[in-house]
Amino acid sequence: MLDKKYNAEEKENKWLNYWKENGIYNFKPDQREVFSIDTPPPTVNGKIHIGHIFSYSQTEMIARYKRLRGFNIFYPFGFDDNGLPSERLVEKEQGKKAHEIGREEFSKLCYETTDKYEEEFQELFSKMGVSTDWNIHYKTVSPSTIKISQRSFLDLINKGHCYHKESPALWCNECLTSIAQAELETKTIKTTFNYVNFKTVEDGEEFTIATTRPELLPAIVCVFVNPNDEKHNHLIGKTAHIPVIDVEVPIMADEKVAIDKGTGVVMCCTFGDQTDIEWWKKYNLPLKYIFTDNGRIIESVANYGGMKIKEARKQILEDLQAGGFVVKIEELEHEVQTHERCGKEVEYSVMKQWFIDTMNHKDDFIKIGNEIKWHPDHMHNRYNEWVENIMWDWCISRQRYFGVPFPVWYCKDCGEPIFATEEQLPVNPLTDKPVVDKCPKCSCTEFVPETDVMDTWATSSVTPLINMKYGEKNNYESILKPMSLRTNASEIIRTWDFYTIVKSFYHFGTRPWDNVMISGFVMANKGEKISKSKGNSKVEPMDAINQYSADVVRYWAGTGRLGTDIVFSDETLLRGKKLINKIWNVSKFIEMHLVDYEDKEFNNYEYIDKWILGKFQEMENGFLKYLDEYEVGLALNHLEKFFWNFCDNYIEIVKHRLYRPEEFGIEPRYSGQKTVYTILYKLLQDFSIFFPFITEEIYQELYKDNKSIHLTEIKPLEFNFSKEMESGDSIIDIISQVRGQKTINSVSLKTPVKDLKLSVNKDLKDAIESSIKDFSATLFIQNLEMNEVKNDYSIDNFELDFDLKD
RNA sequence: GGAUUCUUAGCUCAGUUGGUUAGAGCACCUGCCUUACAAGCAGGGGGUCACAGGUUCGAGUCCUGUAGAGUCCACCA
Repeated sequence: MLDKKYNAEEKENKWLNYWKENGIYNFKPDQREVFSIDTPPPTVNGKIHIGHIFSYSQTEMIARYKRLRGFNIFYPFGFDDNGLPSERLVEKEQGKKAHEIGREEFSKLCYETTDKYEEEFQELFSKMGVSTDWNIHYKTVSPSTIKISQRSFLDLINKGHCYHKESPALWCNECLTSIAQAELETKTIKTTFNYVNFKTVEDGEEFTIATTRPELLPAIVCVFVNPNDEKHNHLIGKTAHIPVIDVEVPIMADEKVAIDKGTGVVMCCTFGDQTDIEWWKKYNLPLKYIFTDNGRIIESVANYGGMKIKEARKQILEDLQAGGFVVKIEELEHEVQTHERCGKEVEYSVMKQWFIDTMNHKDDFIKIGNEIKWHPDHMHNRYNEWVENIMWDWCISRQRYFGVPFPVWYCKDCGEPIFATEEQLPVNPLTDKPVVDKCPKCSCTEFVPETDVMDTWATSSVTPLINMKYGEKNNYESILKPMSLRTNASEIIRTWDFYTIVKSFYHFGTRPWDNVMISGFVMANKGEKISKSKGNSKVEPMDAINQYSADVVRYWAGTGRLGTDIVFSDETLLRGKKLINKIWNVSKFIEMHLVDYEDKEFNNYEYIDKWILGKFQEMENGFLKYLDEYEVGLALNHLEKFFWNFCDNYIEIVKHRLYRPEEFGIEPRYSGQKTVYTILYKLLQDFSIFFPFITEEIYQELYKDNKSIHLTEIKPLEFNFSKEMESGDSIIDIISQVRGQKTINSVSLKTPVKDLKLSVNKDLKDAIESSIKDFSATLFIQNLEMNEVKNDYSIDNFELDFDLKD
């Protein structure tokens, strides 16, 4: 028997253990078709927030749905524990920088710390009812992952898509590493726009340059004006004298200079921004790199050497002012590019780095993108936009410690890279040696290991490869190429989705998945994104689970449209709580009336039973259609609507028949039993996608025809009750009107109706006559008269039996 | 500046391919302790579907424009 009250905490723990002990979600290849899900390995940087719960739940629901449709679900969980996020977490916890701790010790701390958090993550996701097979979960720094990641790198090297080159790259002097374009975040900052006077060497003519970065004056290699700028084009070909720094540089022409921006005269440095790099390449300008890798001016710069960038900015500006070179200083708010991991402004650096070619195959990436179904469809645009606007090859070198090592050494003499062999993988060049004993190019016998590690995205972009055990024996390549579904939030389309496509294209020439499902964000308030810096997340996932139960939190996560942002709302949680409570109560009611029930073939359904069976069938078809489009929220909404109709209308009608077989007959009662038995079973299946716990509890108590409701299969009904469905709706409408009359008269709904006269059309008259006992019992009608009219229907007379009230 | 989504009841949101009087929950008001459920049931009030045009027999739904908001990207000398 179901308990009087549902104890969520107790039952949820019970079923978690049961699922685990019985391996309900374990993956084993068999004859069934595989549905595979490439779910994001969460970054192990300390906290799972409510946004994770939201998007992971939506993915999870798809896993459950596909399982119920007979697919063999391959749904491994992973943790993205390598790279900068983990390092920053450790640095924060230790209160020390990585280089202060030492490479080896620091790596150890990283492993320990990520292990600790992964346990917490796993517990939280388990508690949410994530139906993953924890036996096949992966980490992005385990030996097997490192092996696959290095194998991927070597394959790209062999195919010529990956190269080592000295080139300007984005540099973070907080994290002391190069970074990729995708890791940039634009931020608005306040600064000053400084108008500085320069002079031509030839005739001493003054002209003004506006700059936000006077500290770059020592790095100026030339000055540009637009050849069409009538005010300034006479300067072209002359020489500019840089004030304070006392250096002379040429004045050159380039049409990229905007005449109306600033003063129309631009200083070009190596490197202040992207345009500087372009000009540097285009005009073969000299390199005057003046920053150290930790954000200071290099010692060789007179007067300012050794200063931090911002100190130098202030000092140079003061010196310019003192020399009378500053015309004016304007307050300015503008956007700067910062590193998303630390929020610090990025600079540019020149060093040898490993790059993956992303610029030469844009068309192919677009083509692959077109082969994938994006849900919702418009997210495809974001992908295309990004690919079209890429300006850099993908720099995958990071001058850090905790990550996948490059399987590379360099010849000490000639610098020739020596790659590890397949047999050596996984390899750590710092402790391992190359198999060759001399450089194939210059025969030198000494090698220098690569100390850089790979960018975290370089590894997370191979999750499909990790899943299919790329290049290993007994791999899953045949069943996971491509995978069925990738899911993630919209913010990482440009990174995770894009890079995964890049890798898949280079390795196999094919798409990595058939479908991509993009979830929205959880907003703190309407129009306000949850951000760590603001600390505006209003709820901790664990608190929400403890307060409301995992099923209820899942309800919240399962509402709303795919790809649409959602606000965390107590109202929605309350609504879920009520729904779950209702499922419990109606199940209790149905259980009560099934004690003597035996399931057998039966076709002689009562009219109103046909109505609800037909309605269910219609609802479920729509429900399944939504889910096939990955619209979990719309599916839930649709199901919920039916469910309340089922409870408030159908159950209220059928209960009389279930209670009083002596009055209604054994067979009509059986018809009702069979109907509630059938519909509840299917409702539980449908709801189990969203509420895996409570539905399991009820299923195990009432049905138990399998080890778990989650291993059953949804088989749509195949009735043809369209006539009953239409007239049944009219009957419900009349019932509703009569109830309304009772309420208006302030009497209880069981107050008898002495006399009811209806005008109804032929179909409805037949329908009511076919269900006359149910109809009269539901409304407590003593005397009913029906007058047949052409169309429509109305209540002509309504009389209550007040004597019988109470 | 480019792309994209959104604007529906006081609040949070639904509204399949255009089809009669626009829906739900919360809040508010009224009635009902009815043998599953008062965390319930029955009912009620409340909307120029952002605004302006257009297509159509018919527009919340399609098209164009305007305003506002979110997100992504770019610019940032």
